[in-house]
Amino acid sequence: MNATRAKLMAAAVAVLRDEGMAGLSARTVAARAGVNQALVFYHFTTLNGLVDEACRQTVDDSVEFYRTRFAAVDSLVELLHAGRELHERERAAGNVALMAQLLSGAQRDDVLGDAARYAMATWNREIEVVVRRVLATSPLVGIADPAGLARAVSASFLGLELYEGVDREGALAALDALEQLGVLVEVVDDLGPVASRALRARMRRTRRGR
Amino acid sequence: MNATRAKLMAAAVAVLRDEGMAGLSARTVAARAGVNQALVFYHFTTLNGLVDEACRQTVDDSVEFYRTRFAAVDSLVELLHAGRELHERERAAGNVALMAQLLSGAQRDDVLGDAARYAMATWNREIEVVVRRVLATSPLVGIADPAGLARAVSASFLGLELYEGVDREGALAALDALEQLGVLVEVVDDLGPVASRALRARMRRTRRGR
DNA sequence: GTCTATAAGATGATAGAC
DNA sequence: GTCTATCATCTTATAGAC
Repeated sequence: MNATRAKLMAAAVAVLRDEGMAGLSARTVAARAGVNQALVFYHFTTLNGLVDEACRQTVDDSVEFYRTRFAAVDSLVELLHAGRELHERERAAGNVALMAQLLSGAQRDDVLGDAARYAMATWNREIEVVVRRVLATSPLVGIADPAGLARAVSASFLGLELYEGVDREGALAALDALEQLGVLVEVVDDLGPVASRALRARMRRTRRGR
Repeated sequence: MNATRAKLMAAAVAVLRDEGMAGLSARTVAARAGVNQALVFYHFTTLNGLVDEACRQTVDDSVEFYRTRFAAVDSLVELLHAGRELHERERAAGNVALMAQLLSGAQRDDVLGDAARYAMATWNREIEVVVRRVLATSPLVGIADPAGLARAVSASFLGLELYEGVDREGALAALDALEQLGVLVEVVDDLGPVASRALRARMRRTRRGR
C-alpha cells in the first residue's frame, strides 16, 4: 500500500481527534502528514473522500481488535468489565472523539453521512451480538431489545465523549453513575428463578400498561 | 431589545440546527435573518460571539419552560414520563441538535467552549434537583449519584441526537430500549421494604467488591 | 508520485457613506 | 443602525513542470 496514502489517512484521523471538524482542511492534514496539499486530491479526489476512508479504516481496525475480546464475554458481569475496558481504551486512543466529530459533520455532508452510518453500523453489529448472547441467560431475555440496547450504548458513549471535551469532571461523574446502574442490572441478573419470574411478570404488565 | 439582534440570534440557532457548525458563517446567518452580513460584527463583535449569546438564550428559555413541569415530579414513574415528554419536545424544536453542534464546535473554540459549559451546566442543575428528589423515596437512595445521573442523561441524549441525524430508525430503537430499562428501574422502585433492603445490601456488597 | 503555481471562490472582519 | 465596498486570508481543487 502507498506510504503517502497511509500518512494522509493517519493525519486526517489525528486532526479530527485534536481539532475537530472545525480544524480540518486539506492544508492542515497535509501539513500534519508532512506532504504537499495537492496530494490529498491526487489520492482521494476530495477532502471528505480522505476523511471517509480514514474513518472507515480506523473503525475496522478497532472492531477487529475487540472481536476476540468480545467473543469471551458470556455474562453480564463480564460484559460490564469488557465495556469499561473498551471505553477507556477507545477514549485514550481518541476514537470516540473521532466518531463524535464524524457524526457532527455528517449532519450536512452525504459522503461523511455514509461514513458515519458505516462506523455506527459496524460497532452496533459487534455489540449487538454480545448483548444478545449475554441476555440469553438473563431474566431480561424476551424483554430487553439487544439491537436497541447496542445502539443506545454506542450513542451514549458518543455524547459522553462530546461532553467530556468541555467538562472532564462532569463526564467522569456521569460514567461512574452509569456503572452504578450497570451494577443494578447485575444484581437483577443474579436473582433466583422465583424472583426472576416475578420480575418478568411485573415488567410485562408495566409494558402493556403504557 | 433591538430587533436586528433578535433576528440574528434566531437565525444563528436555525442555521446550527439545520446545517450544523459546518454550515455556519456570518453570511449564511445574515442571509437567513434577512439582514446585512456586516451587522453580525456590529452587534456581536465576532461570529462566535453571536453563537454564544444565541445558544445561552435558547437554553435559558427551554429550562425556564420546564421548571414548573419539573417541580410537579416526585416519583420515578412521573420522572420517566416527564423525561420522555421533554425529549420529544426538545427534539422537535431542534434544541438537542443545537446542543450537539455547539459541543462539537466547542472542542476547538474557547468562546463556544464557555457557551457549551454553560448550556450543559444549566440543564444538569435543573435535572439534578428532580433526580435527587425522586431518589429520596427510592430504594436506590444513598447508592445512585444524582449529579452523575443527571449528567449521564443529558450527555446520552446528545449522542442519541447525533446518531439520529445519520440513522433515524436506529436511534428510535435505542430510545425504546432505554425506556425499557427505565421500566426496570421503575419495577425496582416499587419493591416492598423487605426486597428493597435486600437489594441495597446486595448492591453495597457488589460495590465494595469492585 | 510529488512538487510549484495558481485559479476561483468563501471567509471573518473593517472602513466609510448614508 | 444599516448599508456597500473592500481587504487579507483561507478554502478546495486543478494544471503543468519534474
